[in-house]
Amino acid sequence: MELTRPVESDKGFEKVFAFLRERLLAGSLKPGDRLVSERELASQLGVSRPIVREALRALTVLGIVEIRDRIGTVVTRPDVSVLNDFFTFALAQQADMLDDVMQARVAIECQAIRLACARAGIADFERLQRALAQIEATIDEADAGGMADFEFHRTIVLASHSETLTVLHNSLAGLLTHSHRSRRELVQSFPSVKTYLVDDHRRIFEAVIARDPERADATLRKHFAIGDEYRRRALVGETDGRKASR
Amino acid sequence: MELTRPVESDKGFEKVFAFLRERLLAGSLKPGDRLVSERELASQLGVSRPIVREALRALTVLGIVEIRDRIGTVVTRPDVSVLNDFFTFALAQQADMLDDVMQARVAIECQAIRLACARAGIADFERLQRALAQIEATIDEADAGGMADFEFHRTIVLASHSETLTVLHNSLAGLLTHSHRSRRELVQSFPSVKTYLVDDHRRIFEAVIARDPERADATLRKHFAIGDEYRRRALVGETDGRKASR
DNA sequence: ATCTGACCTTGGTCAGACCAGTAGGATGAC
DNA sequence: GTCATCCTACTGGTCTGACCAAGGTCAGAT
Repeated sequence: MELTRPVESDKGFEKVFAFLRERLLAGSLKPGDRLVSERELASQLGVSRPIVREALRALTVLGIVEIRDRIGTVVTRPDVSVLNDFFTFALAQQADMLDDVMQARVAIECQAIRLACARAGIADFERLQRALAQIEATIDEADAGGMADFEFHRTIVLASHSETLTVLHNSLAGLLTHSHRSRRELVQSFPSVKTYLVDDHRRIFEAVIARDPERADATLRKHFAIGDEYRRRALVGETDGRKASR
Repeated sequence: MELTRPVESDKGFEKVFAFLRERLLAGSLKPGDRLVSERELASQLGVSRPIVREALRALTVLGIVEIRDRIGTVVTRPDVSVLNDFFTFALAQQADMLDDVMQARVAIECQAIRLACARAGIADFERLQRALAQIEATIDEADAGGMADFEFHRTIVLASHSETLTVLHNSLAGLLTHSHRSRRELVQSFPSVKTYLVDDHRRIFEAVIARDPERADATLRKHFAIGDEYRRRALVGETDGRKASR
């Protein structure tokens, strides 16, 4: 004759997870805090320890907490690598998503470069300049050149001084690095690609230096578009100065 | 004199997680597949069932698999809600990040609207038009108006037909909904805000219809900028036609 | 005052058990 | 022979209680 479900709307795992979620979101559990032991948590919530462990493990893979052996469970600053994990899984099962992810990267970078024009400091400019020099220096190397390219774009995002944009860009770029190498090899067949790479990045750099958001955005978009164009032409077998004769 | 660690490099949870991760990434486990029962998995890997459950639960919160009660565990298409969870946690602990998240939202939407100009179909246009009508109809209501506003922007992103952009926008927008309401109340004191809201969205709509990416992007950015401006003026106590006299 | 070691607590794991439904085969009725 | 029904094996969901190894703490010895 008693209530089948007294107060608890969620059972077991959901209960514990919701409990911790609430504390985390409300701010009563802050990064650095060490939460109570698994046994105590289990007893407080009226569930068994394995269930508590499930919830803690779930928070761990989400990068919210860290379980330290024989020490306890502590709240951490949300980590980026979670997104990386997620996207890795997501991409593994939908390879056709690459172009789509690229669109998101373009979105992030174009916004970042606008912010960078307003917020970048001397240190950012210097770092950008070094990245640009590195691109020129490694123009003939596939691997090093790709890394230099990546570093340049990453520096732009860093110069936006936006944590969120940086996090997102890191996650997205991480996914794209795999395809980056093959892309670079693809366009190596075009001699003109080298001047394109150097000149484009230089123009982007100059636009940021000039603190001209519109020009920077437009130049960056054009840069991406030209890269796409090269890849498209490579796919149909063209090389510089000669149309594919299919 | 015996091996402390026979062959297994990872213990317990890591072992199971790595095992499943490998299968997932290699593609031998594809979405829709039902994996073996927890008991069998435990026995195969030489671990206990609670450990297996930890690993499965971890994959669940990552949106990789779905545990169906009394049915089994099946591999799912990577789900969006994971990002939502993550961002929610991440933001909860760094409230000052709101403006920063807004920048990311602008980034996503501006890229989305460009794609929308190229990819949107009649159905998208119709939905946009309905959203626009809803904005006009609910212009005097705080809650309904906010929802209509949100719906309009969401429709734009949907019209981009980009899964990644949609996912990111959903996550980011979810975070911003909390602050959305207060923002809307803040600007209610400006009578001119109503015409701004309606006219701006209409201009955005028209730019998409015209399939003009540049104009759409610019108009959307302006829309966001004006919103910021209103909030800035509200903060210093101004109202329409009267400068704050502090 | 310092050092040392026992003890308590922590996470890490396991084994076995029970419940509640589901799926599919066995069984019975038509 | 076909169909509806029932039963059993199996699934996830959870609990209990236990053991291990190692970090922290603090009392007692030096």
